[in-house]
Amino acid sequence: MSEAGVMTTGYSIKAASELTGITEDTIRYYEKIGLLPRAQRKENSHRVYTEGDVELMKLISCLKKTGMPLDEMRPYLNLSRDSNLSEYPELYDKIQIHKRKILDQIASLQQIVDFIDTKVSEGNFGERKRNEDCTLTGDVKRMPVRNK
Amino acid sequence: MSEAGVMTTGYSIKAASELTGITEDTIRYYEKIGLLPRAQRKENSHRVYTEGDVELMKLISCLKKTGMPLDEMRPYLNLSRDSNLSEYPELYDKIQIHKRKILDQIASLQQIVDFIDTKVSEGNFGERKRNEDCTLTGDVKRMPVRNK
DNA sequence: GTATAACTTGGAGTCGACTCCAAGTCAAGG
DNA sequence: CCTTGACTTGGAGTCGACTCCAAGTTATAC
Repeated sequence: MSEAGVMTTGYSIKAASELTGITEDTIRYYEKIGLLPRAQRKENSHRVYTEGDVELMKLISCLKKTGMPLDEMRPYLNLSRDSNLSEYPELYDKIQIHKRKILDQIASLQQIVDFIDTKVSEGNFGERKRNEDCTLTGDVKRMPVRNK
Repeated sequence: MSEAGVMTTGYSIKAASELTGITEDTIRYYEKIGLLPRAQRKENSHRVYTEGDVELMKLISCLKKTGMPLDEMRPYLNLSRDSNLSEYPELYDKIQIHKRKILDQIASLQQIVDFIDTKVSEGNFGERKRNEDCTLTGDVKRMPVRNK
């Protein structure tokens, strides 16, 4: 074998972790809460992941990065890869709504960048005159996540 | 008085909450953790906020929306309104770094929107072919925040 | 054979950011 | 005088998302 756990039979949890950037603990946690399906086990009960599993994990971290809570991802992940999105109009609507949120996020982040540029060039940061409220929609936040 | 707590003497916590969209509890919490300076009190020990205080709160929710943790905001808030940013090269650098992060966030969010558009029009969502890893930087997430 | 490494499990602990609560104060209205 | 309502305080509880741990198994390396 050349890379960690890659031997045509599939990826080890370590390999999956390296490929996705998600820690092993977190992958197990995702399985525990049912975000990922229970992984196949080898005779020794070690988890084995397929290419598809890895892609699913990547999709999770993708969605996570747009501020989607883990709970909300479930429907998208369940549907993943097999059937056609257009067969689930409700889900389709949800994702369009989510897309809208992301676009709003983008617009608002852009506003803040503009704000920074203005304030920085004007010198003082906490100016009041017409701090346009930076109308953000999402309540997006950073989390503990001190991933080693 | 016409609006809640507005009587030229300043804003009540309720008024400030309404103006900023931050709950009263959260405003007190911010004061508790020293993110906001201890508010002036009236004889009856009720908090009174100035226009400037309110703007400071708005700035907090602004920054929060860009994914900045409360702890990281302190330096910006302390400096707020009085002195010139360019006098604090270290802080200036920090905010430029933060700006960079926001721009990366924007780029990545844009990627995800593109991803959604492609996948949605192609039908299936969890496709693998060249799901370009949606190289997000920030680990931005949504939080509990079920604000009333 | 024994140590090392890579995994397994269940469960407890942490962290940031709230959110809620009980008990108390105070002013104004009826 | 008593109630109502807006506030005060300190502290406890919640929530999402990890993160860490101890104890156990198994396979290869020496």
